[in-house]
Amino acid sequence: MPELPEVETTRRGIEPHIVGTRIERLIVRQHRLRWPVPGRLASKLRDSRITGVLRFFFNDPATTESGTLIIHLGMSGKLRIVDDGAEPGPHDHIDMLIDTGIRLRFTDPRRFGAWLWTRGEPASHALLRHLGPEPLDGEFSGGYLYQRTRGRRLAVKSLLMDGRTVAGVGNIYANEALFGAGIHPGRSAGRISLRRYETLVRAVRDVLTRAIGQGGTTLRDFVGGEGRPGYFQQSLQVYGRTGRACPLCATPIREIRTGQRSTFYCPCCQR
DNA sequence: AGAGGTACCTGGCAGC
DNA sequence: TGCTGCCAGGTACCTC
Repeated sequence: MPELPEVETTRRGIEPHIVGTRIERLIVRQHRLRWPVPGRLASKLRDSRITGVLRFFFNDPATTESGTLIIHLGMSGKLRIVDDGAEPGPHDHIDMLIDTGIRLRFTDPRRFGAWLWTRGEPASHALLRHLGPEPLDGEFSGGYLYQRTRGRRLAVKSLLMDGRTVAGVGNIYANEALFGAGIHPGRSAGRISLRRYETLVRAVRDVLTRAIGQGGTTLRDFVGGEGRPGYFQQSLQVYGRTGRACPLCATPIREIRTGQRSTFYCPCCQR
């Protein structure tokens, strides 16, 4: 689930297999996802040609001729390409049968993901409308964060994880980026200087770019689009490393809760 | 308006 | 061994 690197890895994994193909059939074994899978989704998609795979935040909208299928991976959702005869497991909720003889299989044990349909401009769909810029976009800058946060007391880590501010930074990469920028995760967003926000934006871009290059982070149940694991976990510097030595100063990494989520930081390097 | 808590669902794991 | 409780990549919705 995916944070941006996991979604982008998934997109890159499936895109070459499905763009330009025709959807023969959709098999929905479980309709109860984050929101119910629309009853008429299968008939809308039948015989549609897939013209592209876009990406917005945690969503993988697949553009077809007649509209856009919005796939949200939630926390535990995976998309992968399987052979036509592959037996479904208990959490393989949806199969999309492609005319080339393969299937796009959606697996989601926790069922926080979603499959939705929109006929209009996907960016104006209710799920996507309020999303902030993507972290690798030019619009996401130190000035942007600085301006948005004057007078706000919210912890900067919670700010980073709010999709309305920036889309695609979840718990893992928020922790890593704040370490990279030397900013304490609990610091009030309104009490961070423009200069430090510029450093933070560079750190966010750096950690996401490196994670995409390594195919994301494998945590428990993430597997890339083609079933390969991500290797970024080996590069994590603070996430999940409570009590272990900070890679910069060897001070033990601390763990706290910020907005109900586990937060990891170096008490010496991050202020 | 901003900030924090709750709910959704299942699996894995630590602790008893 | 088996049960219980807690935690996990997200985010909409509710309340204060």
